[in-house]
Amino acid sequence: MSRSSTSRSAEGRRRPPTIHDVAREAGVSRGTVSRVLNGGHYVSPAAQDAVNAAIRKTGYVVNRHARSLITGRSDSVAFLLTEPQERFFEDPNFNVLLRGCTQALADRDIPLLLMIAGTADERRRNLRYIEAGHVDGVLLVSSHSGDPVVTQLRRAGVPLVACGKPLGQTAKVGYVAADDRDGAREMVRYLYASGRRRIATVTGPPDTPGGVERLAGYRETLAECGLPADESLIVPGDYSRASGEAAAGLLLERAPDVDAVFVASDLMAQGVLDTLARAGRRVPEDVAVGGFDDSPAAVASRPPLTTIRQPWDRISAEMVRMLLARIGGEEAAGVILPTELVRRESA
Amino acid sequence: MSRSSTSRSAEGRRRPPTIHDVAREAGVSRGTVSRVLNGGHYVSPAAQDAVNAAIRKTGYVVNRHARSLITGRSDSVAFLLTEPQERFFEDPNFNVLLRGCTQALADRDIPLLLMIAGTADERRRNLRYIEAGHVDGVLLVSSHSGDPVVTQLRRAGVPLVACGKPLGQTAKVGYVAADDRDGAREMVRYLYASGRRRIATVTGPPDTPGGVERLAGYRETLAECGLPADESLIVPGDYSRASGEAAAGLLLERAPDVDAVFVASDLMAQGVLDTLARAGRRVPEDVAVGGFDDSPAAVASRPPLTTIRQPWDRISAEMVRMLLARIGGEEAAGVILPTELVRRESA
DNA sequence: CTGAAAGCGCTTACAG
DNA sequence: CTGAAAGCGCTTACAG
Repeated sequence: MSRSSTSRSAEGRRRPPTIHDVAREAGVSRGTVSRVLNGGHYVSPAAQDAVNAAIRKTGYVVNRHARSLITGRSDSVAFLLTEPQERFFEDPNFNVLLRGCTQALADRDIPLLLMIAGTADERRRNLRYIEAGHVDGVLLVSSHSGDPVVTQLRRAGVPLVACGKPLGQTAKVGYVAADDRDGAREMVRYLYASGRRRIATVTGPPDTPGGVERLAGYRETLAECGLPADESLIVPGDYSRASGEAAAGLLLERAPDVDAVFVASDLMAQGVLDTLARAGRRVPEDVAVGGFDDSPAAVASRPPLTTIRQPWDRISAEMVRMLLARIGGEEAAGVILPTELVRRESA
Repeated sequence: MSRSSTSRSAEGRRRPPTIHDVAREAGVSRGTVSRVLNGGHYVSPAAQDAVNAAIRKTGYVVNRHARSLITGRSDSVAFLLTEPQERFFEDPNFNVLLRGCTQALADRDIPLLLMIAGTADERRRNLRYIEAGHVDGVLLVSSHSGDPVVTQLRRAGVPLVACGKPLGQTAKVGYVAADDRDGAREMVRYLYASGRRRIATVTGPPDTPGGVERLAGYRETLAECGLPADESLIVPGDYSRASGEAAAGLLLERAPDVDAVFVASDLMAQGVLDTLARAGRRVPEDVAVGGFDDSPAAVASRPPLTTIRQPWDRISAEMVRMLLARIGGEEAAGVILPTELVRRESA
């Protein structure tokens, strides 16, 4: 226990022990130490033990810079949020995703670098950093179609996994997404089963997967249920609460007899609830409201929202797993994860 | 324009240009290239230009690992969220802070590593990483008193700046905080000025600066206004919405004549609003409600909250500035930033 | 102002 | 299974 625990003074930082200190302590060469550090192949059990003991004794931690310099890997990963998705930062879902990725990576001892590319300048800077090889791969949050970042990253050959299906360029880009279409179907089926017959929808932007897929699920299910397709029941939103409020206003004008609305996000559903309350419609008695996401907003709204749960924990875990696989040379793939209906009071 | 733009194939990643390639291109030694890279001291204008041109032409980007290996700096910074503050992750304030820090660092080309120390195991891992010198400093979110991470980081001599005053160990720890006490004072003064005389408060936990400072501000102002100190008007909460709901219930029992309540967070204020609505009290007519934070919840709640705005943008900018100064050798300091009353409808 | 050289702490063939 | 040695891409005194 001579100089174990800490190798720093109370004042400042000392020079940490190197592989050389460990080798001396263990009575072996630096090569041997390195070998046990990297999997312990071709090392005798005796040497193993000696080295491990020496590592504990000296408090040795590998210098990642030196390692990276020679391996060419950085053993770190970027979490990149691109412009169109920037407001996602205010979305509670984002936190769950970010935290999930951080922890899944931490389990493998891989640091996560957070990058925000809100402006063109920031985008340039981040791309430069990434393309310089400072990270081994990137977890991308950017589902809008035609995002230039996706194209550039792909061209640069950087391993890449997107959250949500990258519209139009699914070919070479790995992605993990919730089953938007099926989630929408389940919700609409549920509304129908509870007796609703004038079921409207507030959609997401048409250049997002959630915008198109959830609408598609809505349309299909209506048809399956034998309900007429009525375009006046379809109102566009942009995922914001304000757009939900406005959409509901429009809806009430165009179709006063509406008795249910499937809203493509919880945030918008809150806006719908606001408008409905102001119009004196009771929820769910007069109008049932179904959301999407199962974000904190679903619990926070009054009444609490019946909604479709996105499996964020699984999504983040899967994104990390897939990115690591891609870094290891595996081909891109798309993973679609099932959603789940969560019943609360709004429908 | 021979091999400018990209130096990678469409297939994978090529070996990026090194300082050696730049030197050859510019017709100078590697030492000279390095000098212009590091500030351009002792370099002739001619050499400057030649090197800069060569950098552009080759698309050279410095290999940070090689640089760090020799300088001993990592040129990166950790953003560490520790256990007691973990739920802060669900707090919208957190996003603003994290984003602000990320961008302030990005402006200086310093990557931010996100770390979450929710469990003891995670804490150990993160500390190990940090103490190994893999980051130059840490931005810490952990305001609960007696956080072991603070002590360990301090002992390890790692430059450190906390968000919020670290109770009990302000000595050697730099921190940036909003002026909680003054914010509380302003709110209570405002409630008093609008004619309220039975002003209650829902507090934060007593081991957080927001818990103690905001309560202190409340008490002081009441005294100054000549209002009697009535302990039944003080109800504890834990910053959660649910605790706000419960606190308001208790309050209504103990002091049915309450006509205003200063709530130490917007989230709790939402809970207070819920209970008040259920009890049939009109806000602000019967009871005025003041929050704290000016988080998105303040706008989202019905009615929108009159609250105290925390200057998160300034807080994050200041945290980064101070951390960089500390890394540069400057002494620790505490910075208190002023808050601002935001009037909306609840008071 | 500039080049040659040492060295940061590792990993990895290459011989044994 | 193990050691000696080369080399990853930089920075920084040290001589000129």
